[in-house]
Amino acid sequence: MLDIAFIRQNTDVVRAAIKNKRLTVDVDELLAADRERRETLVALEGKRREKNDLSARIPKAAKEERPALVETAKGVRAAIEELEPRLAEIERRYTDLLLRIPSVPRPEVPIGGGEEDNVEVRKVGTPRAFDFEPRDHVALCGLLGLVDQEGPRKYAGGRSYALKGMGALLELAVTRLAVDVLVARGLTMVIPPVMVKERALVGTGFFPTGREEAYSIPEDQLFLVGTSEVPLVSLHCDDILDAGSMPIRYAGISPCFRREAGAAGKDTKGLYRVHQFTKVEQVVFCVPDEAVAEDEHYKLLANAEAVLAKLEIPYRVMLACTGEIGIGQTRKHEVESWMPGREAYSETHSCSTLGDFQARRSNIRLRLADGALTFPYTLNNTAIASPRILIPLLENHQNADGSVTLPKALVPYMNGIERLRPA
RNA sequence: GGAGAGAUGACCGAGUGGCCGAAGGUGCAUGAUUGGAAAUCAUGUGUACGGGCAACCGUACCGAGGGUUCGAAUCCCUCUCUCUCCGCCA
Repeated sequence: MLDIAFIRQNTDVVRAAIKNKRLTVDVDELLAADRERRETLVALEGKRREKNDLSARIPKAAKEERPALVETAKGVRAAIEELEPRLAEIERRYTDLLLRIPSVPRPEVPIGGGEEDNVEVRKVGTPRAFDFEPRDHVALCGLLGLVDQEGPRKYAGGRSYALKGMGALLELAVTRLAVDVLVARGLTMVIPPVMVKERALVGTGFFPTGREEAYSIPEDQLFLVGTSEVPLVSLHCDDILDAGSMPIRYAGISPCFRREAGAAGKDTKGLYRVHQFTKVEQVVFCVPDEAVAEDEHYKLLANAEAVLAKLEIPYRVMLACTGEIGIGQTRKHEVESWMPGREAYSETHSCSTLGDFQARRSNIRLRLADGALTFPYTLNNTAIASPRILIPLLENHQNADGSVTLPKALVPYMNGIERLRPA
């Protein structure tokens, strides 16, 4: 959410952000609602003041004057009762529009519409030249007995799967490896709730735009989170954080649930796009200073790269263009891991700065040393998401016989197993 | 799921219809005192929104929402959350 005062004073900047992010909300409609809201508020507050004045005079007034004052007060109350629902209606409209206004991308973010406009920042590692025909992860999983997709499809539907045997152990291993990297780098581990109230999703910017991506539990008015970013940021909702506590760096691990509403028919094979996965996520709160936030952003990126380095997976880092970054993000890097089966780099990590967008929505405030209140900045990045990460892991480390040699760093997490072999 | 108790400012806690944005205490800040500190004393100490160039003014907020009333922290209703006991349970 942006400060309404900022929107009033920088309407053109906001308009450009909406256009560049390929969104459709109407700023002029918002500004009109804002004007109407303030006019109605002034009128209502004037009436309330009259009411308060009269109520204060009545007990002091002479007995014979009271009935007249009470009658006047009744009239004022009627006026208030007429204005209140009108204001409530205007505010509903106003708030809904305000929640759809995106944050303004940083100047370095390239303007563009789709993936093709993302800018490559660097490539790390070299895709292996195979001297045999490499298998894709679906074939490898079959050969190694890592996944059951047939069974779950019957009782859980499409995009479901069950990790089995070494596949299940592999997920535990890579997530634990990522956790250890983050803990060694000073992040505080959190295992958060994954069923949350609507306010957490509104607060983190996933609602109302993007509502169709979330699974809901209507009976209890709860939603399943698509990332632990949601509960991790919400951990501090309504809090006033102390400047001395900045930055706060969390590492969360959780199952993540996504409906993949707009992706029907896309990536239906294998483990690339699934409804449920496990993710180790990093979330940072820092002081609202662009230089500090930038520094934290690159630290988060470096953490993710450290995980990929341990897994010996080649990757490239992309700076996402305006059309590819979310409503609240002011800057996003994607890390794309090399997937031989696709013969392409594909997204495995997403590193974002959101400015005070989430803090405003979640009512997370920061008390500065001089006593002033502001909103902290929030950032987040994937550390590892499984099973998607298993795709490059298996495909890059496969051998001609269908076996997979595990990267050294992973071996201790697999209880000394160095190689997965076909049954 | 059943029975009961509760929710007030940074914290503790008083307040059962107007004099309550809210006593008192703690904490915190500033000043006095001191060689310095402690102790003591004095003063101050919420947030949001709106109006105003500003000083400042107004409105709202005592878990949330609704109702009664000229007037609600105080009365009524609904809900949420916390705690205790019972049941169930990984």
